[in-house]
Amino acid sequence: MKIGELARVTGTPVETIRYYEREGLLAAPARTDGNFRIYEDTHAERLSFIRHCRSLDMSLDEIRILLRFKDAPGANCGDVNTLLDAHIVHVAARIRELRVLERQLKSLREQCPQARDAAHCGILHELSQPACPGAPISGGHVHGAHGGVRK
Amino acid sequence: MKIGELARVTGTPVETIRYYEREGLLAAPARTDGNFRIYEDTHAERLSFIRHCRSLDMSLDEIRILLRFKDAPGANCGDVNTLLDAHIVHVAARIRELRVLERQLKSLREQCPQARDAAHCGILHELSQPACPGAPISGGHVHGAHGGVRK
DNA sequence: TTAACAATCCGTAGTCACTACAGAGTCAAG
DNA sequence: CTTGACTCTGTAGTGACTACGGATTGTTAA
Repeated sequence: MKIGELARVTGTPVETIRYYEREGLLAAPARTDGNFRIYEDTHAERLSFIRHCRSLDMSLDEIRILLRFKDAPGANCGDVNTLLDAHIVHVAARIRELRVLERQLKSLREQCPQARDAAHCGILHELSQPACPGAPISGGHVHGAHGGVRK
Repeated sequence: MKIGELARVTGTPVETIRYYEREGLLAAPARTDGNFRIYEDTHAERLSFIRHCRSLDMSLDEIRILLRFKDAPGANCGDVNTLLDAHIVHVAARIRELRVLERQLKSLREQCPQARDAAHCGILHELSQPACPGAPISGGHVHGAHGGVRK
């Protein structure tokens, strides 16, 4: 099948498929005389694997590790379990962070129950205070408030 | 104060302060004869505001909007409330997504209770199946599993 | 005074996982 | 033969920084 069909059956944008090939996640397929990529079912399987992992918010580096295990069927899969456990810990930590955030935002929102002039807005006033000293600024592995839903 | 001191009192990396200036969030300060930036207390206040907003996972664009209100004290702050409400909705949505994710990951983890050879690993096997069709791949405003904690 | 060292300057490139072009080539149907 | 859909490569943009290189400036100790 050509790249468009692979895109359709796996629900992956064409550009993303080419990107995965450049990144070495998906093997370069054979080409037609006209230089079009021709994929086998094995490619579709591997791409489904990658997309399934991505839908679970794994990074491409994590997926690379899992693919190595898939390619070495005799290996012990203990490290797969370890990777998954670590990922679960990441996600759980991010949920906790966002819950704290949500609470802070709601409390902030209560500072200005009605619209008034900006000079007396409790929200703007409160934001001018330094944040709680220990407050971390998100920048790790699991995304914060601006990274969740595709446009 | 020089940039290093501002960095210290606000807990912001020096590079980030210069970045905010380039982005127009922080006004360019006066300079010494030797071309070093000299900041006033007003800069520190404004930077605290920005960092407080960032710690609440707002985007720089959202912060730009809030700063415009801060700079127009006569304006009605209704839009501030609206922005905050929308942000709270974003965060709540991301929490729901991550909870679904966490459940999926834990269920996946149960597929391979003990380490064994990769060929029979229930996790690798399950990941090879296409993901649930509706499963979105994170890419919106609030970060996913890899974006939460600064290194 | 001089030497060492810290702090600062600017500009550019890298991060992650794509996404969006531009401009060219290929293929199938009518 | 032409139209239009598809595909190709390569490059640049996204957000919010972070990290570097190489130059300058400032501070302190000998």
